[in-house]
Amino acid sequence: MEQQYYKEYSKFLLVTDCVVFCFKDNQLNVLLVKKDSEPSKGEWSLPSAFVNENESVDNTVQRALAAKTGLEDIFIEQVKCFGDLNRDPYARVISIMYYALINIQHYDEKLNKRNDAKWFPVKELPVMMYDQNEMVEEAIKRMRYRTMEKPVGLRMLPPLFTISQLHKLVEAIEDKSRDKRNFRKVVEEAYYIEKTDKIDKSSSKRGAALYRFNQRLYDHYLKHKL
Amino acid sequence: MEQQYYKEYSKFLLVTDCVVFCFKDNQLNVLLVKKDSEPSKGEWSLPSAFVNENESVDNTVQRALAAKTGLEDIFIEQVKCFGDLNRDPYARVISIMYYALINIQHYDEKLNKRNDAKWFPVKELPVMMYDQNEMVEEAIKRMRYRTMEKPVGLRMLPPLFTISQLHKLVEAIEDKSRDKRNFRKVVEEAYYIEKTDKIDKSSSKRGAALYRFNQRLYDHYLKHKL
DNA sequence: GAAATTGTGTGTATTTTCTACATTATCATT
DNA sequence: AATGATAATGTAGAAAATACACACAATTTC
Repeated sequence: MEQQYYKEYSKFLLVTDCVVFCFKDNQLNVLLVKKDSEPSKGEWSLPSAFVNENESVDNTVQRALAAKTGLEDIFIEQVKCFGDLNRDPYARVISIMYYALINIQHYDEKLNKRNDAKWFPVKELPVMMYDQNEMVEEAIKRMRYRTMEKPVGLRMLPPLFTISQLHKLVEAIEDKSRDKRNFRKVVEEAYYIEKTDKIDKSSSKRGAALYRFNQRLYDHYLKHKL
Repeated sequence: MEQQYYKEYSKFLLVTDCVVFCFKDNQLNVLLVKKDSEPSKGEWSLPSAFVNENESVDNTVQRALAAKTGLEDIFIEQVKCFGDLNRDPYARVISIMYYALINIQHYDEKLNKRNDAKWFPVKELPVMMYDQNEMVEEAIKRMRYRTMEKPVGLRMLPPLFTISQLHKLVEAIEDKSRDKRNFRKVVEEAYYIEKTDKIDKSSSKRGAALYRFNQRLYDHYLKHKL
């Protein structure tokens, strides 16, 4: 793009950092990768990428995630921009931080070796470089708020899920326990979660009913603000 | 700063845009200024500034606000970064958007002429350039959420305020009316808002009790999570 | 094939929070 | 002394959130 205006102003390096969440072993987990270039080579880090000239910032995140997870069109939400002077001790770099939600079943565990990646339970994160631990804190807060407001948390479950699975997911996100019967009541009243006639036999002898998210019912609800 | 790493990556122009709110005539108002340079000279715009080499992004906002309001250390919160490719049709500019809360009594109305500035009720905003109307929408949402979570909205009131003033402020923020008696109950139960023995006579013959925010009580509460 | 095991599935009573609602009080002005 | 204007006050009903214990269905074990 030819630049006609703004010639007198400074320009900055921009990176995106992304806190990728999944639900695994009844816990929230975050994907970290070992940095493969200097500085801080070999340290655990959030997946990140420098913004390129001709891509949107959102696209930078998707590009970084595709590289590390093999997945495209992941659900992402921007959390905030970290713009302090010395947050990166090596250069002035402004970071735009996102979180992402993925279904662990879509992730190929073989990538862990290939990319030097690893899922860490959010309660067992290592100390990371710069302000990345703070980033995870912020991401958790935002993700918690968003999942309480909209059913985006379901992206961490398979398309068909049992109430127990959902129950444990919500407990992990909120970091507190909920009464089983009251939780079930809430789900049954949620117009947009529908019971299927399928049964999951993997986690119990009796078998548990499988439910699914109905996007159409949800959209209809949003329009009519009921 | 000498740059040793990251030499191969692109750099970007960064601006901050800020939605400055005050409470005036029982409505939320937003401060707009007429752009004094090309492009779009003469159009109403959010107060904005390009980020300088040696300042934090937060500082850029404070600098822009000081220039337009004469005030320092204003309460600000970052909302989000707008990083789409063509959001500014003249150049690739990434914007980091904030909102700010000020007490209108601290604003010198003479600045309106000097800076080509004007307070617009949020319901009567002009069409602004680029994505600035969207920015205001986002700022309102975030500010609404934040004021319901923390007593930051009080920054739009004088240090001593009546329950009626607070009531009207909350109605303006939430954009819906609240029952007077129920509202009063909520305020009286708010540990951190204390009644003073002072009386405001300006808005009624009878006079209304003045209240104030007690930071110590609020901090104490936060620590003990009561 | 009877018994044990394990996660699934169900209803009610209590508490807490939210909402709706109308009149009197106080002071200043006329 | 009467009028006008905003401030101040309590209660009852509705709705939402919480606490709580046992039977069910299928599999596995003996």
